[in-house]
Amino acid sequence: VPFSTPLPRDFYDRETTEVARDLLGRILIHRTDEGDLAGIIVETEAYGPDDPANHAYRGRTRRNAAMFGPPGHAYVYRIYGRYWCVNAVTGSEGIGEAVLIRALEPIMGIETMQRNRGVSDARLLCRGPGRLCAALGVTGALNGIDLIAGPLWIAGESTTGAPIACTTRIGVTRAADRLWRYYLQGSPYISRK
DNA sequence: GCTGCGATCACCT
DNA sequence: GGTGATCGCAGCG
Repeated sequence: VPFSTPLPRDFYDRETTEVARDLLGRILIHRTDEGDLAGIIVETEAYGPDDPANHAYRGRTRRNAAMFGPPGHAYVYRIYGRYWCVNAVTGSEGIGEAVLIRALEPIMGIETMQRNRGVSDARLLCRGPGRLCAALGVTGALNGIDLIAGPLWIAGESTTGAPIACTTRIGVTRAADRLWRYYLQGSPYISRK
């Protein structure tokens, strides 16, 4: 089975902006009853140290507890009362940093994703953090799970040489000047230019 | 294609 | 009681 080996915990135990860049081109997979749903990560955002936009900025709460756990776990939270967003927890245990997965290029289980989203255009299936969670069936039930154990994990090789663009983060009002959004230059699957 | 707006709720003050 | 790490749709032109 391709992409069956999750990235090791060491991968996530690094500086958050570095992990955010290194996640581009990797594969996010959710193993469900309807089969494996997967896509290539084409857009990420870092939520790092001394960062007022980071949910962990003001310390540990019930919502963000997963961010303070060991690296390589999922932080899934609800936003605007409607949608889910998924992060990979980075840095050492107790730090409270993560990478938000913002867009995917769908590669496996596309028919199921289309059904989950009520949309057929592949470019729109996983374009945005809320949409990709809906497409892959990622919900708060997966908050805190170990990305090394599944049923949600990240795999794949490093993509060296692919041009990476850096911009400010989408929808962020605090620390709005920080260039902590990353995407694969030229990908038609990113959420915005 | 772009802009504006409302939905809707967990979380925090 | 106010605020989002969002999205889909209406309206415009």
